[in-house]
Amino acid sequence: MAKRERKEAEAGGEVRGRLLSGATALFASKGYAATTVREIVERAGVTKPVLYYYFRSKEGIYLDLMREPFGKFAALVDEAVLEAGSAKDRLFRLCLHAYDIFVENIDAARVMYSIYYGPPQGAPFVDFDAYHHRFQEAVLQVLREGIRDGEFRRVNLSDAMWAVVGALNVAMEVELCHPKQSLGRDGVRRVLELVLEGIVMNRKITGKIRRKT
Amino acid sequence: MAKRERKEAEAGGEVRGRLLSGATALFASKGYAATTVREIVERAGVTKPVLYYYFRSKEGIYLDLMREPFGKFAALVDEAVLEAGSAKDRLFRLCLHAYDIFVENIDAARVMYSIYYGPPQGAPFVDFDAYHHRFQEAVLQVLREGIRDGEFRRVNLSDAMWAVVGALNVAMEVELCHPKQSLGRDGVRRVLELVLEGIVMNRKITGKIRRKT
DNA sequence: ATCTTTATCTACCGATCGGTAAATTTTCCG
DNA sequence: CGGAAAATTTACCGATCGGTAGATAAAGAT
Repeated sequence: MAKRERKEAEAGGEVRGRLLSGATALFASKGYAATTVREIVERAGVTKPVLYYYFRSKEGIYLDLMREPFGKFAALVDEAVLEAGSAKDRLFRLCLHAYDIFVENIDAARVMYSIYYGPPQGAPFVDFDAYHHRFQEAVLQVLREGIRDGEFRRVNLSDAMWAVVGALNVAMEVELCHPKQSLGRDGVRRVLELVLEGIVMNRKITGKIRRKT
Repeated sequence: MAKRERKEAEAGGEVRGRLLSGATALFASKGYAATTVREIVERAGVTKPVLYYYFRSKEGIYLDLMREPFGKFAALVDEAVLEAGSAKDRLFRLCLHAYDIFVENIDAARVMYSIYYGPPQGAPFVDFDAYHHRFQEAVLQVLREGIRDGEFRRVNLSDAMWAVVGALNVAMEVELCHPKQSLGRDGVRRVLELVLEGIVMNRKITGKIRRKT
């Protein structure tokens, strides 16, 4: 029984895996609509009906290959919110983990970016927005707690969230366009640091420390 | 002579214009590869060879419709750098102008985003990177002058540029994904303000005012 | 060994793609 | 008005698309 399961995983797993990784690379390099089923199967060294056997359709393989990175991402966000530490540490951790997953899954990320911020291109619907929204909520929560604890100024939560998300996004965007000029974790940290510290020489401290009752 | 030129502009201009705007909308809603020549011409109320008469190919119409917004953008950046004012004012002006053009040309912008940050999708090459680069150079210049004049802290120029570009990008990205939740000019201004002022309560003033010799 | 299930293949389908030849219509100009 | 140029059409092309039927091979179970 154990031997049988292992055999299945190896056989179906290998071809299936080749199709998935090949499709990921092709979707990332050409886009969903401009990638043909023929080139996916050719790349995997099988024939077309094999793709239909494992994935039912071109759409099926697309949906399957998007599932993993976004599942990881969602789990990350849920964990990161629960972690201890200063608001700043937690914010950095959250963003750096997100950045790591992005970089590890750069191909899926590229496809996601293209479709989330661009046209659907005939690709089946994936609720990318839910993932983004969850991340934004996590950032908001950490910011809110930072303000509550007097660590952060009393600023508009939404504005602050966009400032943080913007800093992270731009780092990921450099990764997409200029991998050779990658900011890397250190660069992400520095830009976030700057967003937290500000750029101007003189500023007003808008918020007072809120005493806990 | 004047009469002839006006007639030409009206006739060729009108059909040509309908094809261009229709293609822009379709590329923005479906993507380059998933948009067919048939639907472009159908939308314009002409037949397929008309598109080939005016634009030589599907690629030709794509290249033509990308030319205008990016031409405007480049001109904007060149002008904005020459304007007078405090570094902060200039930075805000530069970013808000860019935001305006983005919003006015949201369809072309959506296609650009999809291709610049995503796969080429069979679309012909447009040097989007040159435009981005030029904008980044403009931001760097304004930041450099702000530091030189003691208006901004002595921070890593590149980091500061990414912080600013990130804030602007995220506003544009909201525009692409959630137009109903548009930050608007005011929102962009506020997020930029926050990036300039920082979020933390306590910070170090790293740079000293540099005396001009 | 045989039978069943799973995995893979060859050959094919109807539909659609970007592009074009040749004919026709419309517009312009002298 | 007629002729030329510009604009538009109908009908067509070869190629490719996603998907599938039926056959076969491979793997697994008894």
